[in-house]
Amino acid sequence: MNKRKPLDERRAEIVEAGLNVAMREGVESVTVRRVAQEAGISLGTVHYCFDDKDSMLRAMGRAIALRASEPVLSALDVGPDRPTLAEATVDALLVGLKEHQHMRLLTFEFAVSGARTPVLREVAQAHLKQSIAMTREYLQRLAEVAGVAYRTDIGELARMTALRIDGIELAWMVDQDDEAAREGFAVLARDVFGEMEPF
Amino acid sequence: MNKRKPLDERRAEIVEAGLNVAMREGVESVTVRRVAQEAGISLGTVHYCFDDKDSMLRAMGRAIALRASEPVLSALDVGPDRPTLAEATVDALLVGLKEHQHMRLLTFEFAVSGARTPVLREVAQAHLKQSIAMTREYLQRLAEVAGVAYRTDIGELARMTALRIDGIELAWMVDQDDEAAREGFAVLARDVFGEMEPF
DNA sequence: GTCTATAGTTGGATAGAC
DNA sequence: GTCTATCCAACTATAGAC
Repeated sequence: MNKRKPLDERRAEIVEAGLNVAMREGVESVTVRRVAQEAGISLGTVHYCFDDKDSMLRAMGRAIALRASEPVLSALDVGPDRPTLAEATVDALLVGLKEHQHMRLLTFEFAVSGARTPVLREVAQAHLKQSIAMTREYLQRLAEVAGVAYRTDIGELARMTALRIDGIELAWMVDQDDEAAREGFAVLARDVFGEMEPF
Repeated sequence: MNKRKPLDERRAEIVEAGLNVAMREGVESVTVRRVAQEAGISLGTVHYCFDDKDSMLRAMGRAIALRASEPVLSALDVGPDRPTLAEATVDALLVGLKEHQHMRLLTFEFAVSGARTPVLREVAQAHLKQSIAMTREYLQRLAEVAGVAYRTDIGELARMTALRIDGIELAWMVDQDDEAAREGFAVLARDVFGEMEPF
């Protein structure tokens, strides 16, 4: 029925289809059958491409490591005066959250699953490292744009910031309270800018 | 086979058994059969006590609202000098996390499920409210013991603190890094104590 | 109120044709 | 490399005896 493709290409398609299903309906709705349907291929083909369901899930987890935390970086495209920059950051965090909420929720699902399931543990750990690294990158550029340095070690600051964002976002997933989330981000931004000092 | 009991009592037993299963093996391992086995009763009896699996899950969710966030309050049983109090708080948070990790992870699972599933949404929201209320209670008593007040609105401070704890705990679930968690709690405590001012 | 038995559904995995 | 057909396990839910 379907065109023959090299294994890698087919695998990528399956992962993509799996992520679509996972984002729309949650990880627990990801079944081999459902993913096959989403990808427009047969059940057997999925099992040909992946040893089993778990290896498919791991591949999905690896695939989102990068794109999950990327959108935040766009917040830096503003003028270099500091109050505006703080506001822009808060806005970008809130907009990014609402825009990529399915992706974000999915990473939380992987985190929780990873805390429980050994096979997904390293995936969840990679997400965490990636998220902290991305935050660090952002803080770094932020300092450059603002022309300042941080009083604290930037690694520690990045971890703390990333985890605070996680907490705020998870709460928003539950209560959908935009204003509370904005306030949380604003306090966080205030704290981060408070750690800055001139060169 | 089993002793006859009033409906409410049996329901409570089932909820307890369900929570045991959920804490040990995760929410997705909670099946009616598995819970029946854990409770030492038959499958039919569970279905007699609850309309369906979802109503059983909701009952489980309601049951942990209180006990999930309670253990933190014990941190206040120390002398009233402030540095020791901060250290005691940090210790209590870390010990509480490790000791009740299954319960905490379970609340995260409910939060994530609640963000996705309408039937669990109000349960997750109740958990969040409860967690913030408990944190507020703690901050309140902390201020009394230390003989100070907060510069910020205590409601805002409590929400921010609760979400920061969530972020730190969720990360710990993933990487099991005790020192990182302790550091996170310590920075949080420093920030909270920094919001204090004498009467 | 509790049990056993069973209907009906879903999902992971494999076999074998093409 | 892809498909169809099938097996087998596990689950929710109900029926009916006690």
